[in-house]
Amino acid sequence: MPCREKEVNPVPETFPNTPEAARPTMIDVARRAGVGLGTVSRVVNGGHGVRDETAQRVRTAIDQLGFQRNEVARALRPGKKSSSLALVLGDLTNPFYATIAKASLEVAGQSGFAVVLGSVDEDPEGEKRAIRELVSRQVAGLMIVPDQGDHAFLQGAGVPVVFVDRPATGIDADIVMVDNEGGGRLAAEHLLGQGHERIAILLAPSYYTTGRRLRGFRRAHRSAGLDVDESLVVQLPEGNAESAEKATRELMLRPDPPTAIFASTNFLTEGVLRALGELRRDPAVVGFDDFRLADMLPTPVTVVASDIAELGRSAARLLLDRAAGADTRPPQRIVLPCALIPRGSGERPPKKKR
Amino acid sequence: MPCREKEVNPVPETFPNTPEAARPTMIDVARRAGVGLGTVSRVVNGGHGVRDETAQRVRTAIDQLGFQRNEVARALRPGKKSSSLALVLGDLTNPFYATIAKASLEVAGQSGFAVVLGSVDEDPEGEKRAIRELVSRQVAGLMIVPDQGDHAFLQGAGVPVVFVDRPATGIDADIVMVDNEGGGRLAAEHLLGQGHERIAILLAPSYYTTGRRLRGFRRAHRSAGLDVDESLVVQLPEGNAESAEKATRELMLRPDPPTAIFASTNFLTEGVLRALGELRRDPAVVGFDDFRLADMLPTPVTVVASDIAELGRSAARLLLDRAAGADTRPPQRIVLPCALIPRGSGERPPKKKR
DNA sequence: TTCCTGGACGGTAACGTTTCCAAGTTTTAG
DNA sequence: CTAAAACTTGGAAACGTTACCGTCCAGGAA
Repeated sequence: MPCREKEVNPVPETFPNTPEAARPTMIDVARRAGVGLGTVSRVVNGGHGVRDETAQRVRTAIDQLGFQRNEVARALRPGKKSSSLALVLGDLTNPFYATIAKASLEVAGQSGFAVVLGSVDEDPEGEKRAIRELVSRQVAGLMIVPDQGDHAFLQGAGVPVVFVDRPATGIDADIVMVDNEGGGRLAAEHLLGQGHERIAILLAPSYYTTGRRLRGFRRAHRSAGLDVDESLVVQLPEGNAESAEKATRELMLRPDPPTAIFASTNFLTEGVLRALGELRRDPAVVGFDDFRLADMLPTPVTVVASDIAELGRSAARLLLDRAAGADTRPPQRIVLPCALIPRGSGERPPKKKR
Repeated sequence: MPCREKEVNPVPETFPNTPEAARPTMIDVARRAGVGLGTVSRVVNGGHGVRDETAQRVRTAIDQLGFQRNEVARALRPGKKSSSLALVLGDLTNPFYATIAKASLEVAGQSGFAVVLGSVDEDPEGEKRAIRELVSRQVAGLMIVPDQGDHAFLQGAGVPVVFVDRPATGIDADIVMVDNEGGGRLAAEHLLGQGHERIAILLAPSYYTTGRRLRGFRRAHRSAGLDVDESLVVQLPEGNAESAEKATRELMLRPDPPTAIFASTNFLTEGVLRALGELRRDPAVVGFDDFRLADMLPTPVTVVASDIAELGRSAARLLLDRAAGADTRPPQRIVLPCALIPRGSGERPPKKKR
């Protein structure tokens, strides 16, 4: 039997049975080290203006007591914000948002910042409430994937704000997003380049990004000297797969179905593929945003992709700089490029109508 | 000029353009409403023991000033914890974790609680540090998807803890998880029932869940009167798809390959399918945990699934009750059931060897 | 020596809230 | 009508930290 050696854990031993373990405060540390409160604070905050010997005594006391600074009390002091950022977004289940969350979390963590997530329903009112709650927690900054609706109420919040993925109206703040228009153009150009002339576009009701992608789509058509058939521009009532599935079915059952489909969102792409699978039809398909397993589907899916993680990282970095006052430039607008990844579904030639 | 005597807050020296808008405090509200500070506090906290008329005056002042309680100052009072829960987990990019996060976020939000995410690298030391940081933020409770390693240091933290998905050693706390053993048994029974006798199992290095799933796998074999071929029990060095892909390739290129594979994790399942696709082999496959698009792959994937969202919800609910002191039962152990969802990949009969 | 300079340190006042206590006011009971 | 009880209300202390303002001491300059 492997007699595991004892844990190498000279942890400050708290008593097992005390649920209310009073955590030691700076005062306890000061008493233990035989110094004043101010000195402890100075040591904890980098130790300027403290003699090495004294600082060492304080550090010893800190270790012995297992002291850890109470961030709440610290944040109470005027001027000091808590060392947390807030992240307000929709559906964490959507890999797109999850990626943003993960990336910003990493960057924030490296600077010792925690990230508070706001639970957001779909409605703008819920978003507003969530934001207010986060602000009341004295977060040092807000990262918001904004819903439609006016965000002017953020203007006087006294907290730096960075919008992610899409800008908000009513306030001029930093924004980090992808080149939606370029992506839309890329997708359309790719399909047009294969000879497709009847291309449908499915749009989720997320006004800004949707609009830009559509604009790029139109531009590509114009450059190619073609008109967009407005009946192939489908505004979906919801942004989920089911909605796209239904719309695709209707599209393909028309007497003049499109020969290609551009799904402007990862969930929409899924819906499109689902419908096509059932209908046994195979128009060309290009999706916006890459997704897991896209390359493993019966026909690997061609997508317009961008570095979503970088979206989150940039946002967090920018926000941290703003919060620290290290960045006083006027509101920035960071736009990340898109690239088309051909995998098969987007390279199917148009079927001759007759 | 109205020689108002020094108001504490006649818009301090903030310049019009400064983002530093001083938010009103309870003192401002009290002055405005012509009442005492205590009265404002009482109104804000539900308004017991305050005359209706007075309360109304206070509420009016609150609205006029746009006052909002400073949660940080509130949390400073002894006994009061901040109204945030902490959630410590690994990779938000994994839909499994994302689902937990989303669900717990919803439940917490309904009770006015925010959720602070700890950024967690892979190492136990990072986890420990993240937890300490969160505790220093005075969160009301911790939800942890624990890494291996001792968690005894949480014993004296003075905060209720709920472990999610797997228990931790060194501390007796609430735990919410799925029936790993049952799930493992289910998968194996399903495959054995089809006549498979050489079933490989791929295990990610997450000791607890992995161990239980393997145990169920073994039990099913024993019940069927079969021995597990230990060379088909593959402990992967990492829990990602690449690792599983490599292992699968090696398995299938053996002279005596398995006729079925049980992938004990969603990412592993992906790796397995990837390898099989390239090798053009089609043993039966069952995965643990459902995943998006599982039903749309060339061969729809049979999985053992459970209600992951409920995992997150239960954890949050339990933690909220503990934090409120509403639940003083001994540590609970909530186990959610698993079910097998046949989709095709798990229903392939064994190929006759020769 | 004396004076000054400057670094090291101790003490204390905030920060915005909750909670307790005392004081004031109304209602109820006798 | 009076006394007690119940309810309102104002004020102040405390939570743990940081920032500021002194004091003290060493050491250099005069």
